[in-house]
Amino acid sequence: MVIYYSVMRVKDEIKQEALFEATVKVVNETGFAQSSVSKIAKEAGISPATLYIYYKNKEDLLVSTYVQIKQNLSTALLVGFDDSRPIRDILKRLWTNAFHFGTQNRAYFEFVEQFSNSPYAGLVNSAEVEEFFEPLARVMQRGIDEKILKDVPFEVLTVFVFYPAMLLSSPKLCAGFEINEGSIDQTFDLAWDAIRL
Amino acid sequence: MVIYYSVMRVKDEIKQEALFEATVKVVNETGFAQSSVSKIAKEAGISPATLYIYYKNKEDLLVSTYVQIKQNLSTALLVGFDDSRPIRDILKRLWTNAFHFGTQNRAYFEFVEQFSNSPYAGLVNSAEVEEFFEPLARVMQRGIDEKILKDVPFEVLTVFVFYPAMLLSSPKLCAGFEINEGSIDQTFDLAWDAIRL
DNA sequence: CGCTATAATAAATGACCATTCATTTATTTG
DNA sequence: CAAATAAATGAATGGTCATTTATTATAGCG
Repeated sequence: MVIYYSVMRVKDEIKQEALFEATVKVVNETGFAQSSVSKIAKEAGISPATLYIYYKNKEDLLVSTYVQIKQNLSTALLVGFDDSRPIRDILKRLWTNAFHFGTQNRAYFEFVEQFSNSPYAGLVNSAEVEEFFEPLARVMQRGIDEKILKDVPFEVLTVFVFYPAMLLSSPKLCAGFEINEGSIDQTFDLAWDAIRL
Repeated sequence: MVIYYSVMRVKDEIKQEALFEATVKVVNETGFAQSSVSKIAKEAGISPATLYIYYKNKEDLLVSTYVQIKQNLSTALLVGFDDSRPIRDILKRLWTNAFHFGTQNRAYFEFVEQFSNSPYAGLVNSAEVEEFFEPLARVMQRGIDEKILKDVPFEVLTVFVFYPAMLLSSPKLCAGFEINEGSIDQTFDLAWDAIRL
């Protein structure tokens, strides 16, 4: 919580947003290794020094950008989420959402991919991120209780549902796989067969 | 092919190997972004300048290391490979091999993970790497022809078999999953259910 | 041993890095 | 408008980067 004791100039939300997009763009285009604060600031159209008003340091910039994307991702995956529907329908909806998000926000996917395989990944508050996906964890548990899903740890289910959706929606990683309505349905059947009892 | 026209001092294979291991270690411990030629050379116990006798530049060092690991990986996965056995047995063997390799060579796994999500990934001769895994591609195709496996692109099969094996064997990515004989069997059943007709 | 070719290296180079500092600019309130 | 406060920045700092250069060490052969 920020308290304004007195007269003060407010931070520019447009700059904040520009920095977020610039970070994703520079990291994706030049790679994690070659991404510098200067490049990101220049891409966002601000001075490198200004960046340090919005973020404590480079690490903070990268970690914050990651958490932000994860939040966007969870929101996108949960569009139309309805607890009362059959489990298969819920997951199918999720699967479809993932592909839509993946095709329309490929840059975010790639950033997450690079970030989560870097040592920066250890710096995120993983409890916070897992909370975004809590509704799904609940559905999975319900499926296990109702003898619809195999009784395996949550991680195992995610490996056969979320990861494939991510991987398949990235043409960089899956060049030989064409995304259309039919292929989305077909690949969901694979995921579903993997986890259902 | 190298031709020795005359007297020449030979390159040191121990240094070559030390450089390979040092590259993996430094990249895993400090991350792709903070890995420098100097750090790698120091870890290998040689001068940075010497590194340039063995590799054209940093890019060549990283790409070569990646290809080398991929070769080791394919060799490890194909241990005991027997074309004449039932497809399920072949894949089960592969699955088990992946876990053994993963637990004993975690550093290689992590390097591959970091590398393949970086822009360097675009620089590898992917045909060369795919060749390592050609026997598996043939088995998969046979499975499809014999109506044992679902008729989907090879990439889709790999997403439900190889990736899960990799992900599950990495305790960093799958903290809640304990590897033992029972859990290897159980998770293979998920993979098999996904791809079998 | 001395010749030759290459491995090996220490040191240097210029570029770029993250971050800080001194200063200026913009905004709000009295 | 003027005072107050924080946003914004250009320039500087010290360090590290990838790579090259000039030099030395080493090995095999006549």
